[in-house]
Amino acid sequence: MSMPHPGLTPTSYIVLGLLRFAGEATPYELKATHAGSVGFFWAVPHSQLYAEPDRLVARGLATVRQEERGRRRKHYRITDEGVAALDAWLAGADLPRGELREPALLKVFFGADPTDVAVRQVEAHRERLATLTAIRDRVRGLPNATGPLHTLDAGIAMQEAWIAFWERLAAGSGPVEG
Amino acid sequence: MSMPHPGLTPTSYIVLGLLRFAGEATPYELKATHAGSVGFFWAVPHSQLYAEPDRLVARGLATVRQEERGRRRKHYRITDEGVAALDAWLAGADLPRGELREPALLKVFFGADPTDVAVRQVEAHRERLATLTAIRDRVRGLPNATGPLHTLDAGIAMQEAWIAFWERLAAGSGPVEG
DNA sequence: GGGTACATGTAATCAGTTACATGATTTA
DNA sequence: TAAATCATGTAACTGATTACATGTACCC
Repeated sequence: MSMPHPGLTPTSYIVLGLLRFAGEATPYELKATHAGSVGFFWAVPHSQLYAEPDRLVARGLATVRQEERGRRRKHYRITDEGVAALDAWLAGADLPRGELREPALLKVFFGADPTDVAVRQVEAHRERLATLTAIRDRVRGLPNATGPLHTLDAGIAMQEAWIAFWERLAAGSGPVEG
Repeated sequence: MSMPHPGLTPTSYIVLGLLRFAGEATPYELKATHAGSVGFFWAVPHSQLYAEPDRLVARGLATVRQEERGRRRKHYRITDEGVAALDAWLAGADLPRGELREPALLKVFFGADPTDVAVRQVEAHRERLATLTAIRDRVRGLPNATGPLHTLDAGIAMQEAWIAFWERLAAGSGPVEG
């Protein structure tokens, strides 16, 4: 009857999720995995990938095993409690509102030259789109990757929406209307 | 020859921008203004709207005037230095990558039932869309609101893109494409 | 064998979050 | 006049950001 685990942040669930996927991982491996997957839409600084696993251990949601000699790296592993916490979160009803956090928009809001910003945004989003598309083509076909695939689709859809938006803005035309 | 001001966060610029717009404002007024404008795409907790102005004062980018009696409220005003910092940022070339920060996506990524999530996201985004559309219709016509208007258009475009995405996902069909 | 890049962390600072607390107004 | 809500802040805690620091492997 897994109790809810208060105080777990998105970062916590990201690490739990990566640990479950990896079986066992060092922070550096988490960093690499994250960078090639979730990192595309949810940044986590690498220092957090060292700090968070220890927090999880303190809560009993993971365990550590430290190498005795050499680099004395720490290998983390998710516990059954950890899996339960992750599953409870996944199945849970709460879905906090997402946020945009787009600095370019902030600038436009406060009066930056829209055309100038827009032109550069179009280019940036085009690059992004190319990257994501390439990745999707590689991921497609892999089994058990439907979650990540959906996410990639979302990312691609968003890039396309942004490109359309900034292009309209760069062209100086108003909204299409309604 | 305004030097760059290191250590200013997006929150700093939001407060500077709101102060310039308002002429003079108490944190509570900042809170209200923020909630009805930038707040739609960039959240700032109210405690930061009390803390940040003092940081700006410490840097010489704003001034305070505290009431002598009664509530002893603090009224803030942007300084010329503050205006310069804001303008430098607005004109500056750096545009950090935006982020999605969408908890729903995170859940789907890590294996939550996509249909379940999608159905609820569609509803949430529809509400959001209605809100933004209503606001845009009010803002349209106001003079000197082109920055905010563009922002609203962006928000609306994003909501529509999300709705389309989640609807496809809820319908269980793959991406359109090939 | 010296440099460069990758790997692996720790420490200090600071912003952000949450919670609490009280004063003023409105309304029932 | 009691209750509820709005206004106005402060305090404590903790996560996130930045910077630093060192170890190991590779390559020229």
